[in-house]
Amino acid sequence: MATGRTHRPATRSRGIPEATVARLPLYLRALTALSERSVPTVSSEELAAAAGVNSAKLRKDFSYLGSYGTRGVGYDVEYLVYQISRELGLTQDWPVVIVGIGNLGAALANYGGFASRGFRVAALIDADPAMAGKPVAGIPVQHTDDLEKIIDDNGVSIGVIATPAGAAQQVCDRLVAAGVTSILNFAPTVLSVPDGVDVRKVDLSIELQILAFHEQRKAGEEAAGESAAVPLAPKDSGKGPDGDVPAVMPA
Amino acid sequence: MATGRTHRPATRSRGIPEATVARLPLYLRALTALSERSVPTVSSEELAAAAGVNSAKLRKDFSYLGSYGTRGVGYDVEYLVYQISRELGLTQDWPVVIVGIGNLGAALANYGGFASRGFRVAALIDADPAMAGKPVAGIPVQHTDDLEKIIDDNGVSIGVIATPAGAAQQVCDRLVAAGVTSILNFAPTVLSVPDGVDVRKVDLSIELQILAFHEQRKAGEEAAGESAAVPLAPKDSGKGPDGDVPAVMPA
DNA sequence: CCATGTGAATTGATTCACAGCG
DNA sequence: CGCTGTGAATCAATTCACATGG
Repeated sequence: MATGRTHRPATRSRGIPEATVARLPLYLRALTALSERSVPTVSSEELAAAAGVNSAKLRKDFSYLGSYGTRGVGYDVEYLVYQISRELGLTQDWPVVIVGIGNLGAALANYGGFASRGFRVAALIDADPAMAGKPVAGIPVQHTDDLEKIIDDNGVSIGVIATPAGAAQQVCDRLVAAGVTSILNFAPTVLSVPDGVDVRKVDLSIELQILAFHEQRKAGEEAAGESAAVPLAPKDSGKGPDGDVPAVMPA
Repeated sequence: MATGRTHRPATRSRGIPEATVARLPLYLRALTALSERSVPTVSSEELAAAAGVNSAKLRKDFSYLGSYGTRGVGYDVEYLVYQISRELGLTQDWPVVIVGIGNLGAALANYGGFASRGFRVAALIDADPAMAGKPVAGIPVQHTDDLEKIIDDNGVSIGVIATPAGAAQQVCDRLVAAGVTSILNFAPTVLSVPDGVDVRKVDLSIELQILAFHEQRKAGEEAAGESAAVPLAPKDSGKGPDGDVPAVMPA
């Protein structure tokens, strides 16, 4: 759930399913924890539990990477950490820029898990001239004017957008023009990008709305069987003759 | 991609597919923008473009809600805003607590899109006694000791966890015990919760890792056809006799 | 005549269940 | 003998394509 258009049906060498790719970081986290506790091997059952998935799915996922386990025994933790890291491209260093150093941008800059695992905050960029030069998380904020130069100088290919919604598309266009080909978007907007550029989005409001949907269902079920009040799934209410249309919503 | 275990195969009245639910907020956002520009009606084609999906998918999604369009014309914007809002449960007010007021928690508290659309930050909670009483985003931070009382007094059913990973499960347990049944988790941990509790997670590091995977593929493809260096998908390298196993990774 | 709504076809992901290897 | 690796079966999501109704 997130890629903006993009999906390169093109030359995808030996397709690992997208759903699997999305779970690899999860496995990697669980494996890293095991590694720190010096656990030498782990079974699909144990690792699956630690990652919060079921073991059949995990084994199927790993089967796309190759045969890295030992039957009757399980997986070698260190070996698997390496293989997954390599598959994800984490054996190399990824310089990242964060554009938009408001509350969220600053929080991202300070976020520890960011720095770990191959990602390095190469620069912070903001449109506010008053911020220029101020250090955030030990890194001086630079002005948007220099965006292209910053991207170029640092060889950045991954950008994080944490600007207000109104500025996001424009920032995105400049990032892409400057050579960025992967974007993590925190602004609540749909970004349009040319083919070959990947966009993933994180939207707090959307996540909450999905939770609210399920929450509402739960609340309704409790009272199920009771009076016919609160029709939960108003399928086919087809704009009928009844005047139940409040027309305007709380913005 | 996110629900922690949970999926209530139970009494799901008239199943709207999960993938559809996840897109409804997207449609709602696009519709709200149209509404603000006083656009009266919109076709599936136009709305789909604004939401970044294709029109067939959009029409199929809407078909699960009912027949809300007019053939030959399109959809009434206001009417659809209302129907989707209602379906998502946004016509009611959802008090939310945020636990863990560090950089990220503070950013969330300040995040505007949070407050809009039915969600209200009812309380901020942190374990640090030094923070207690300090206002963040105009709301005084309260101490974890009072968590249960706060949940209860405010009738909170949705909790946001923005604590360090180590504290997350414990906070989660307390939230659940106090009556919270939906959790948005920003801590990089797998939370385990009883049936009937929904968990969605947002993990910055995971999103970046997914981008890195695709980014790596792109870099590899450029050089495709060249020397046989950089084998991209090492399928079946089967831990073979060759000694290509660095064994340890940069943590 | 145009755009919705939807069965049917397709593609993708998950789960099952067990053969086969260490 | 236990656990991996994987075909086959199932389930979910997407896309196609067109009949249908305003």
